[in-house]
Amino acid sequence: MRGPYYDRNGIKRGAWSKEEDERLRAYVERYGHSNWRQLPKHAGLSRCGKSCRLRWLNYLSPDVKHGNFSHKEDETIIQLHQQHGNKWSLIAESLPGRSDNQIKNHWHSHLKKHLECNHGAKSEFKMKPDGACKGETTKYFEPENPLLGFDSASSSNISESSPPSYCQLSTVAFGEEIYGEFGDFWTQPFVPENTYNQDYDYYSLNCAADGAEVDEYSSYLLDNAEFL
DNA sequence: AAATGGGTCAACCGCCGGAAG
DNA sequence: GCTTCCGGCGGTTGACCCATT
Repeated sequence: MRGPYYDRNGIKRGAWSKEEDERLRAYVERYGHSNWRQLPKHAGLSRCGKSCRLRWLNYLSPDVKHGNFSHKEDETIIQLHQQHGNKWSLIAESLPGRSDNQIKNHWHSHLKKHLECNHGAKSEFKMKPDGACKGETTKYFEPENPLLGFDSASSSNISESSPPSYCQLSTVAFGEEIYGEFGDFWTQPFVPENTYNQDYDYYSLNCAADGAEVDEYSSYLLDNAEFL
């Protein structure tokens, strides 16, 4: 979080103080927020309207749920991200009490990391030398791990902002196939080197060839997403 | 014990689209 | 049709925290 400071226009920026929070909360609860631009002036805050709006929507609003995301929420986010990509506001509509910012942060700091780290093609570049995601223990594997099922060149074309492809989802499924009886998906080590999995190969091939088949498999995965 | 590096998340930035004049 | 205003959105930043070295 940025420390508080004043910009050249005398507008305060950075972290909100307790007093500012109280002022904003009191004002919005009493008068509402029909005009964010004018609100700080009337509420006696040296903030810009946007900053007030953000603070209210992401933190102060009584509708905002604080605390950890539940597994159910994680599941919902992953499923909706699969459908809509980085449409955080759209995803937030399905998660009462969670702001788009919260969901976005949660995705980047938790969910994406786990998906990539355990199974994604891009994960090879995020692994520590011992092969573990930070804080986890796994075996090292080579960048061109044959288990990934498709080459690094194509995987690198996956844009950060573009919706994940079915191929990416199938890499999530990969762990499921390999660790059919494992307990916790999130904490399972990555696949050991030189392990070949026919099922994965089958589905990775069908990523490009048969969308319907992959759709069906995606549904299966989501229905069986006990690892979440 | 100190230094370092990575993760987290609140907050900012820039852009876009809709409404109003 | 244009300009301006405003709210909303998604990407990015940066300070803090904590684990590791």
